[in-house]
Amino acid sequence: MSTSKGEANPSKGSYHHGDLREALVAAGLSILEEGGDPASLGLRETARRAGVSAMAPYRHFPDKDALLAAVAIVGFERLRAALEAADRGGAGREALYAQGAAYVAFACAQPGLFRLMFGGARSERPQALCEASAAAYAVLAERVATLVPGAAAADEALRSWAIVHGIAALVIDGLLGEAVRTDPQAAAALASRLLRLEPIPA
Amino acid sequence: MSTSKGEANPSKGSYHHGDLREALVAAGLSILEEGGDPASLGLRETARRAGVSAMAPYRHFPDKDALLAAVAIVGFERLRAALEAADRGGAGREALYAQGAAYVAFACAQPGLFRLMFGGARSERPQALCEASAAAYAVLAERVATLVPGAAAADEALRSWAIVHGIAALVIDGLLGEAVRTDPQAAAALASRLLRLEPIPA
DNA sequence: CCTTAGATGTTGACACTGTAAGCAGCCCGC
DNA sequence: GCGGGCTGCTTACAGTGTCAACATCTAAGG
Repeated sequence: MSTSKGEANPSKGSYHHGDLREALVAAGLSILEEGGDPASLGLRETARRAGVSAMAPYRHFPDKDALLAAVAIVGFERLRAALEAADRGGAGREALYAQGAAYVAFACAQPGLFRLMFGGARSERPQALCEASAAAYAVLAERVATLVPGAAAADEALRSWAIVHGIAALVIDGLLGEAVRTDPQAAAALASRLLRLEPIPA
Repeated sequence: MSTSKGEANPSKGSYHHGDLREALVAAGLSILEEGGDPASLGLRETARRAGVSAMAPYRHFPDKDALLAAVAIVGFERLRAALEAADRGGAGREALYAQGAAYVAFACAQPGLFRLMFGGARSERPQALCEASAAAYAVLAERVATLVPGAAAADEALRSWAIVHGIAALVIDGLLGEAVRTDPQAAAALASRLLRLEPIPA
């Protein structure tokens, strides 16, 4: 029963912000969208963009990591929506390839958010964040489950995840060159191509 | 007397501290080894561990990013050495699988260094860093080139890189659970298994 | 030998960050 | 009406990266 109180009260007074928690998350997202580095997402900067003082966020989040986690959760929800939309665009294996392309395109279009979503190492990942990432992964895993029988599905899904996640990481970190880094379509095409690739012949 | 200690670099003798530049890189490595977060690798902290003042590193590096890049280059050299050692341990495809296992084991054993090596987004990757990472990748690419004919080798090598890099990233970021994260052998076994995996049947 | 120019390391300061304490305005149930 | 409890603000402190000016030591030249 957290903070689901007054949903929207635009013309609130000057002192109390209508829904500061959501405004802070939105501000964090906007910061990440223009600067591809999670390090530029600071607590003070976020508060500044939301129009409140530096200490205001502490009324809604215990610390900076919690705010970052809330932003990351929104990112995972967006990723899940993107994967679902891509999945609906194809049938059979094509749906899986479309998911892979969407995964990499998402990372390429919003590298800062993508890095924040993964790239933890700050204490432990909160449970809500784990659930959000698991929900996004479930979209891919369920599609794989319709393509491979039984026990092999889990490893196959993990392999697909590793491929698209690896490509996404390498692309946004510049290891594959600048051309593909700034072009989500090219990155997506690359991911789709590698997913289709035959394994090394014996 | 000659002031050079064998390096081809001119005017790189050791004056006051001996060889502060190398000491700083070593200090940075030691910091990364005990705390898995590149954010804990600070310029002041590194200087403190090297026994010099906070401004001393600026005589050897233009800014913090340059120091971090120097540490990352050492990381890539170590990674390349690990891949080469693993490659010598097997023949044919087994050598490739061994390289993949070594790649993930490296990331799992030194997550902080691994995150620093990749995870750029700080301005542009210096050329020396690009060369170091390319040299490490070349070890894997050359092995793949001996297994796959001609034009397909490049994509196949990239796919293998994406798999092991994706697994490494997911493991050290905790997406695959704590058990595999703190156990380099388990993570390496996972990578090797996924590399062997057959593709999705038609 | 002494001198001197330059490389190397230090101190102080500034702007920034995250966060702990304590104060002030606003809303709601009594 | 009014007090309690959210909510947001101000202040302060320790930490960071970096600029400027200063101190020190080394290596070369006379």
